[in-house]
Amino acid sequence: MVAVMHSHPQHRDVQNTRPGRPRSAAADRAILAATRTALVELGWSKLTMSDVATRAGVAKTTLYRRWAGKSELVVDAVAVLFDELELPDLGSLPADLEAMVLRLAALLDRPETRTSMMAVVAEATRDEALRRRIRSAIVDRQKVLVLEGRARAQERGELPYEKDPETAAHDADLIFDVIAGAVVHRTLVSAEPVDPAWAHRFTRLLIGGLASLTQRDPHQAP
Amino acid sequence: MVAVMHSHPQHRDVQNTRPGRPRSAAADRAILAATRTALVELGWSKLTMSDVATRAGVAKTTLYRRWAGKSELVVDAVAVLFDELELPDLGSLPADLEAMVLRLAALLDRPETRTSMMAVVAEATRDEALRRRIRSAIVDRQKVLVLEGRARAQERGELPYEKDPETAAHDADLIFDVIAGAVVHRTLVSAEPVDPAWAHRFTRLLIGGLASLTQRDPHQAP
Amino acid sequence: MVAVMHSHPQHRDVQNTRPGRPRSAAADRAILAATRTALVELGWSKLTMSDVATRAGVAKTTLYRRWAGKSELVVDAVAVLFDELELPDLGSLPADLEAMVLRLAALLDRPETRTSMMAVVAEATRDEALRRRIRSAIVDRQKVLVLEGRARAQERGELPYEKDPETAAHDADLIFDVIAGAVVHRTLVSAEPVDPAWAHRFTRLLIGGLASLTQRDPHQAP
Amino acid sequence: MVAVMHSHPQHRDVQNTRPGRPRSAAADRAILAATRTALVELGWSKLTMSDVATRAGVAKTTLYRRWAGKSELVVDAVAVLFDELELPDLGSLPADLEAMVLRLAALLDRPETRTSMMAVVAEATRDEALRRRIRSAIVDRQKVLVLEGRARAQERGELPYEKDPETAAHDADLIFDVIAGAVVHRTLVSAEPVDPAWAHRFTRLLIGGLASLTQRDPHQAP
DNA sequence: CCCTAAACGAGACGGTACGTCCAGTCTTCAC
DNA sequence: GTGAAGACTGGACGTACCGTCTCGTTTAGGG
Repeated sequence: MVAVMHSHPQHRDVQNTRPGRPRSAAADRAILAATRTALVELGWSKLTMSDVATRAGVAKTTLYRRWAGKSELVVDAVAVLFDELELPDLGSLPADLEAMVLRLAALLDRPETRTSMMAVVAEATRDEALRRRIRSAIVDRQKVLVLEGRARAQERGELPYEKDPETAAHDADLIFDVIAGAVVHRTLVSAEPVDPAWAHRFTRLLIGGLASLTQRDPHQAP
Repeated sequence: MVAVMHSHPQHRDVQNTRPGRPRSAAADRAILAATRTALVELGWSKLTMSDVATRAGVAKTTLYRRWAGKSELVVDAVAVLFDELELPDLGSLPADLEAMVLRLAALLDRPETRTSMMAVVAEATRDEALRRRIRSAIVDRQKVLVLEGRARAQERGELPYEKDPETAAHDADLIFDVIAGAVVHRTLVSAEPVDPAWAHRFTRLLIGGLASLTQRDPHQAP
Repeated sequence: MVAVMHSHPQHRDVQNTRPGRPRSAAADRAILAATRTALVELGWSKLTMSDVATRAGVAKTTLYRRWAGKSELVVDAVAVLFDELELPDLGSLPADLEAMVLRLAALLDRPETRTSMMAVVAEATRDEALRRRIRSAIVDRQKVLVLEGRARAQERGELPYEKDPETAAHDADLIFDVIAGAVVHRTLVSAEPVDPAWAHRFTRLLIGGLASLTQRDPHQAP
Repeated sequence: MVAVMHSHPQHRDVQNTRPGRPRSAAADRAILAATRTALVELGWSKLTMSDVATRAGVAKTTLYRRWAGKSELVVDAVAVLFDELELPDLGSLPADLEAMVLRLAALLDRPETRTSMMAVVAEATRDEALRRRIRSAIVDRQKVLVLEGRARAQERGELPYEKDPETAAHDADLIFDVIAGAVVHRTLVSAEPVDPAWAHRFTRLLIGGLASLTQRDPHQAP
């Protein structure tokens, strides 16, 4: 993950020829790790910049030199967790989907993820820049998995190739929102576990719906 | 909406004979209204108790006498908005579902709702009491709509009567998480509009999936 | 001591025929006692009306019905302590004076007195009504002792009779300020004990000065 | 005036090499000046830390970083006023003493002094640290004047040299309490003016007493 | 091998909100 | 109409962080 950092010269020379003391990469790592630890212990609302600085053995100024505020810092700290999400290949679409759902649920069950996800999203409702940051750091990372999964299922012949590229894109978005939404809502709002039984029923529902989506719309004229 | 308030005797005598000056009901109304206004203007994180008190024309102490903190206050203030959610009756399950999805999306599109929902849920990840409050004030209120919708569809013959009551309950939960999750995710995370076209595709997906759910599970033995 | 109380009808009928429930004299006593106890425990600045009310088993309203505020209450509560000050009769002016000094010092050494005296006086620097209350309740009570002491010494022939009544009054004031001032300053400002040795030296100083006061002023003509 | 400040390292290195931003000396001056102004306008009990901060154009935190509370702040603010007390030299002990009394009275008559002195002393009855602060900042400053005055009178031959150094110290304390006590009591408790006539009578009393103090104690054996 | 310029730690700065406490008033019921 | 109880407005309290600032001190190239 390479987040674009606050007040960083956007594009450095290929050879970093900026004068002066370079920024400490160790500090970056220490700060992000400290942020995750603090998130688990304190939760979003009680996490403070000062506290993170202390934990990371770093001055507050160093934080502010790199991130504009708490939200930005937390997004970067959490984003790396989503790197581990990978599409499993178990040979069939339902099996892959079910495994994917369980992996996503496991990720959302980790304290640092569950605590920060909703809070960051909430902050983003009033902050377009933050929304973009979340999208590039987290959401898009998940969305490609949907596209990969569909491509693989089409190769296997489990799904037809959609002719209209626009419809294809819309459907991918729809399916992404359904999967991620259902798992997030189950985990964080309903606060009930995504166990294999639930994942199985959900997969059946989704596979069945997917099939009917590819048929001609019965509500619309022939 | 009847919120359980901070430090209130849970059930008073039928004749309220507590000594001392009774609490002002007008203050309650003013505070909740002020909270909603402030939410719209400032968003969750910049909303302060002091500001709410000032807007409501009430002393800060009066707020703290009734709510333990910002989260509790906001849950109560927002909960009332969910009262307006009602199940439409358009004659068919797909039509009803589509309308319902649009209504829910419209509600989540209102600034006070979108701003506060996620934030409150985020707070709740670390607070069991708050989680209960949200569940009773908001989540359960929506869940009954799913049950009503299913019952009506069964009366119409659009859905079969499930024999096993446990499976019935689980499926209702599943469907609730899928609907609410998809709409919430689309609205707040993907940050794209739930327009009639999206609602229509989503409804087709869900109705199709619903049908396959009621069939015998092809993955399990005959 | 019967202080004139806040909002009391100044003069009641000989037969108390006021309508309604009469005030509880027990409450008065309890309040003043509670005030003294609280003063010892908490000191002036941390003593609160609410706390006194609780200790006295009385509602806050009852306090405010009788005293206008903290200062007034404390003056009344402390004034009674000064009732015990009496002029000793040991047969000679120096002996009486020395004993008097030690008694006054002992009174000022009691926690409730030392804590409240200065505080009340401090409040009074900005409040004429309070100043009158202190004067009548405390200061004048001490000043008569000076007058009594002089009269007795004159009867004994230890002091001459001053011809000019105005000079007599001024000198009594002067001597009062010197005695009370020295003891108060030693006790509360210098914060050192008024022990018999100090009292003895002070008495010698004062008696000697008194003698020179009654002589003709060497600074003034013939 | 050198006040010992809250949480200050008592003695820094000769070269101030403490890390971090140094404290603003200008802030100190502004705060103490604002405190004196506020004292005059509002009096001790209505003076608030917030108000002082606002007047000084300084944040409340800056006050609390330097002084532990209202009492400490006021002591330092007032202490500087006592710097102006100087021993006059008019050629004779009675003249010097009379002038000194009038100067002290004039100082105690200034609103900021009269309002705060007693209140601070009252607070100090329950606070040893505050008592020490008052002593070093105010009381000792006055006591040296007594010692200076005595030394000068001895040089002039107006007073004998005391043989026993302990007796000398005790007598200085006694005289200090008598002078300061009488003036303070007259000014603040009796609330009557220290005019030249009073100062003259008081001086006569004290000079006379002083003379008798240096004689052999008639009460004690030869 | 120093020079230069930025990054660093430390911590004070002006602010804002916190949640608590108390003042003094008002409202209700019981006696 | 007094008394107890307790909710009310209002405002200061002292604390905690915020994000900025001003220091003196590293620390790495580049000359």
